[in-house]
Amino acid sequence: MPHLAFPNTNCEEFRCSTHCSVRPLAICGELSPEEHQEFERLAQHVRYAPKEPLFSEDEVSDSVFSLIEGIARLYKLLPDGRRQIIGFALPGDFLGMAPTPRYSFSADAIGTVVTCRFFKGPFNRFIENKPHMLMRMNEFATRELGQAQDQMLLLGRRSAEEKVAAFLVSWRDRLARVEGVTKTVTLPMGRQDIADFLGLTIETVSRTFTKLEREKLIVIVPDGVRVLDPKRFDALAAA
Amino acid sequence: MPHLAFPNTNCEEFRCSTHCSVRPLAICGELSPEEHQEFERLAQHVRYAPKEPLFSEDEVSDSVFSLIEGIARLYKLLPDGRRQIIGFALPGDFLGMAPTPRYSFSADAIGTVVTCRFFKGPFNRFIENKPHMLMRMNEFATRELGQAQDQMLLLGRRSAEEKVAAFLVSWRDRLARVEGVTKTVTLPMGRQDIADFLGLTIETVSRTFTKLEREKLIVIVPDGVRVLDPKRFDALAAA
DNA sequence: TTCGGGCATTGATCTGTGTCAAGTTGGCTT
DNA sequence: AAGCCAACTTGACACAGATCAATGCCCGAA
Repeated sequence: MPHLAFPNTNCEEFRCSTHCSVRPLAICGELSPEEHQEFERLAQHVRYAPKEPLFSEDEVSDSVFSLIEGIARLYKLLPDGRRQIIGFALPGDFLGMAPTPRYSFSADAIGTVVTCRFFKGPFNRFIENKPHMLMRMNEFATRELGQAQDQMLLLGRRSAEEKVAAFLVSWRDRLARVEGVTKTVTLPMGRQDIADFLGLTIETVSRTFTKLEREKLIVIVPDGVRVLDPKRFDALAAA
Repeated sequence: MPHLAFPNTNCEEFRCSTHCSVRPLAICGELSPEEHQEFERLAQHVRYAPKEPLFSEDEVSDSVFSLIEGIARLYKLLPDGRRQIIGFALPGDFLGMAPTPRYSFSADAIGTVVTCRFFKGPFNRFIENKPHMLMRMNEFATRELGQAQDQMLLLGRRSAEEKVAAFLVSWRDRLARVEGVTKTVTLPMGRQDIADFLGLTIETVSRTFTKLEREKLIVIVPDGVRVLDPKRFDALAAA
C-alpha cells in the first residue's frame, strides 16, 4: 500500500460505526445486505491528514473513492498556477470518475478525511452486471452535472456579492443533508478556497463578507457565519 | 403530438440516411441490431426550425433527446434575464437528463435541428435491464461533466483573450468528431451566444476576435474563422 | 435598386474587481 | 507570557472588461 499517510488500520471499526452513518447517501446506499458484504471486500478504508492529496490531475486513475468523513476540495490548475475549485466533496460523495484514463482534476483533504477506496478493475467488474448500481451512478453523475451547470451560471453571470450569497446558501443546504439543519453555517474551508471556487480574489471575498455583515444579513463567527435574515438572504442568492 | 413545428413525417427516410451517420457517436451506438430495432420503435424523429425550443427550464421533463442533425444551445437564465449558455449540443449528443423531475436548463435549435425523442417512461424501461446501455449513459454523463469542469476553469480563471482562444480550439476539436478535420472553423452561433457562453459581453467578444486577427492568429470569414497559426493558437488556449 | 433591420464592429467612458501593501487577529510553540 | 506565523481584513490605486453610443455591413423584401 504505497504513499498513504496512515496505513489502513482499524477497518472493522470504520465498517460498523462511521461508515454506516453516511451509507444511505452514498453510492452503495441501495445495495442488498449480501451485495454490500461483497462490495465491502473490495474496499480499502483510507484516512488522510489535513491538506493531504487523495489524487492529482493527470495521474493515472486506478481508483475511485466514496467519501465517508470530512471534506475534500476538488480543483484544476492552469500552467501558471491559477486555480479553480470545481467543488467541495462531502460525506456520501463519489469521486474519481473521469472521461479519460487519468484523473481530470485534483482532490485533497481539507480537515481529516476518510474514504472508501476501490480499485477500478474490481469495481467495474462488480457494477457491470448490476443495473441498479449503474442507475445509482447515473443519478450521482446527473446530480453533479446539475451542480456544475449552476456553478457555470454563477461564475459567468453573477456579481461578487451574489456569488458569495449563493455560495453560502448552497453550502448551508448541502450541509443540511449530512448534519441536519443548523442556524450557523460552518465553513471548514479558508477564504482562499472560497475565492478560488467563486472565481474571485481573497480580498474581494473578505470585503464581501464584511459588507454582508454591515448590511446585517450575516454575522461572521469563528469557522463560519450565522445567517440573520434567511428570507432576504435567499432572495439575494437567487437573483 | 402537441406543439411540434413540423409533424413527424418521413421517419423512414431519417432512419436510413441521416440518423445512421451519427449513430456510432450517439447513445444508441453500441446496441445490437435487434436491440436497436426495439429502441427505434420508442423514438419519435422530430424536426425543429431555427430558434425553436426543444424544451425549457422548469418545464416538467417527460422526454430525453438524442441530437441527430444541427446544433442546439443549452442555457440557464437568471430572473433579470442574464443568460449563461452552458453548452452547445452537436449531433450524437444526448440531452434532457436532469437531477429533478423538471429540466434544469433550456435548449433551442440554432439552425435547423433534428432529434430522436424518447418519452422517459418507455426509455427507462428499455435501459433498466441493459447494463451496457447504462454504462454508455455513464460515459456520456462523465464526458459532459468533464467538459463542465473545464468550462468552470475557463469562466472563473481565464482572461477574455484566453476564453475566446480556448473556445475556438475546443469547438474546432468537437466539430472534427462529426465533420472531420477542416482548416476553417465554422461558427453557426452568433456573437451574443459566444459571449453568453464565455461570460463576456458581445462587445468584448467582437473586440477580441478583431485583436486575434490583428495579431495574425486567425482570419475572420463569413460564419467562422480560419486559424492561421495552430501552434501559437493552441498555446494561447492552453495557458 | 433601394430600403430596412438584424448583427457586428468600433470608440469613449465608467466601474467592479484585481493588485499591491499595510495592518490585525488568534491560535501554537516554546 | 511572549513571540510567531498563517489567515484574514482593510485601504489606495490600477485596469480589464462593462456600458453607452454610433456606425458599418450584409442580406432579404419590395
